[in-house]
Amino acid sequence: MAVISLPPADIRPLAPDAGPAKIAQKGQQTKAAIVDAALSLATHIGLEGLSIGALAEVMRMSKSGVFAHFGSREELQISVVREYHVRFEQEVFFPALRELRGLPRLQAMFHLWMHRTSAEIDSGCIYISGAVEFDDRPGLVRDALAESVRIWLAAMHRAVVQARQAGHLQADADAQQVVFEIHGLILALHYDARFLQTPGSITRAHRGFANILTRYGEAPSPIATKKFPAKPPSSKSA
Amino acid sequence: MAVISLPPADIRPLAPDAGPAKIAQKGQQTKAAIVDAALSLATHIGLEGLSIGALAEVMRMSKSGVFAHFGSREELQISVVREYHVRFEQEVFFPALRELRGLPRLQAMFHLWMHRTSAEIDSGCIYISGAVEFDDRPGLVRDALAESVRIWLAAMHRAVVQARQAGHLQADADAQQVVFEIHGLILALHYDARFLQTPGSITRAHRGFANILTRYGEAPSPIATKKFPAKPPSSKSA
DNA sequence: TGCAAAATAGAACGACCGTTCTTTTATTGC
DNA sequence: GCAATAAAAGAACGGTCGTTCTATTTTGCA
Repeated sequence: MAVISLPPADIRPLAPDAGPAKIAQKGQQTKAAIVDAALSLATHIGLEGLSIGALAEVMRMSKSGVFAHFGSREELQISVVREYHVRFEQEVFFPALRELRGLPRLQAMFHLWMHRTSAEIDSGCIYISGAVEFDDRPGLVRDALAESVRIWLAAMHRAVVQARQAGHLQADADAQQVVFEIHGLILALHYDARFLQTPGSITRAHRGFANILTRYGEAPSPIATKKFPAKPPSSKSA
Repeated sequence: MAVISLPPADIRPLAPDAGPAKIAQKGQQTKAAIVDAALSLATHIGLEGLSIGALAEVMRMSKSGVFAHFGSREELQISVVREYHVRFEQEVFFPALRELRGLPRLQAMFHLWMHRTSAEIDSGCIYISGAVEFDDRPGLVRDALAESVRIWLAAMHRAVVQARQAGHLQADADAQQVVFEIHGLILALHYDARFLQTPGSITRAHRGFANILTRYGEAPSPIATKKFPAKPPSSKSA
């Protein structure tokens, strides 16, 4: 169950071992390398700021050489979104699945999400920057972005429901409401850490999550958590 | 006390009545009109998407005619940020100041902020879009944006402190933490309403705020609010 | 090793960008 | 009303953009 939904097997580095039939063509390798560089660029300057010329320069290739792999800038942007989706799965979703259903998994999801989004402050999250760039710009890029985000939020939703079923959250807790508030903490963290560069943002996000658990938790006192303490040992800043 | 800090008297429409000395030159009127149109454009396509050519077309002027009023695109962007600051004051900050200190004012701030940010879903908030566009782009525009945001968040902070002093919030409530969580609700609302277009976002933001008041409130039961009920009469969507 | 096919380079295109300069038009103060 | 001045238009600049087309190089396979 519950793979987030893999995008069409297209630009993934290569299947585990696809037998002798179709060893990765040279072109697909460089395409993957281009998407990798493009993602790195996009997390810094945004999907809209991504330009084929700049990308070609980073890759030490010609513009047309880069372009030929995608056929349009829009396809390039969509490829970047799909790549981000895959990495988000690998770094956030799959590791969280290894935790027990219910509160442990929900906590893992939040903390891994936090870490992916803003703990490493030098690269932004295109689910956040893309939402702002494309909220008024219909098209395939917006659709791809929105789909990925919805898939992830739905996974969070499932985790909340499971936590409720396991008796870790109140029986009448509104799962969409919980996800909404958790998402707000992530967004506030991204805003404070990346834009305002306010010290202590991470601690505040942790505390906010603890507050949510207290509000919706079944037990009268805040739930003890071993792997992800609500108030982490004072990390020095950010 | 407590004017948010007016930007240098520059592009404001005109002083209440500045006597016969300096009646508004024709140029300043059109400059104000340009900034007005620029703000409208920027709330839809972002500060970075703002182009002098497109602006000139909207104004039915020549590019150079528009350009001459600012001297650089950066100055134009800064003017837009200042104009947004002024409007934010007029529509959110000043009206909230008319409420009693403490909880009533804090609630007014939140609800007016919500309304300004996302209730009218057809135009975005440049404090949010700008943060994403400029979090990796140093310069005067970023500085102007960050200053405005910090001023507003500081005003929220003061409101929380006053509510605490008035006994409306717990004596040990962390004001920065409260502002952080409130900010998160606004950001989540903006995200859900504008990008994902999830129905019910406004209601969820209201509920989130009520939860924060419950968490940090002094009274054991949620504080009754007459003007801004925590669960508003079911507005049909968004 | 040689040949077809895939991958890349290179040059050029039209479009738009911000900016500068010069000229024309509109506004102001007397 | 006229002269001084401010405001706007117009044309042009170098630059970058995404894209197209045609060569050239590199690769994969028999």
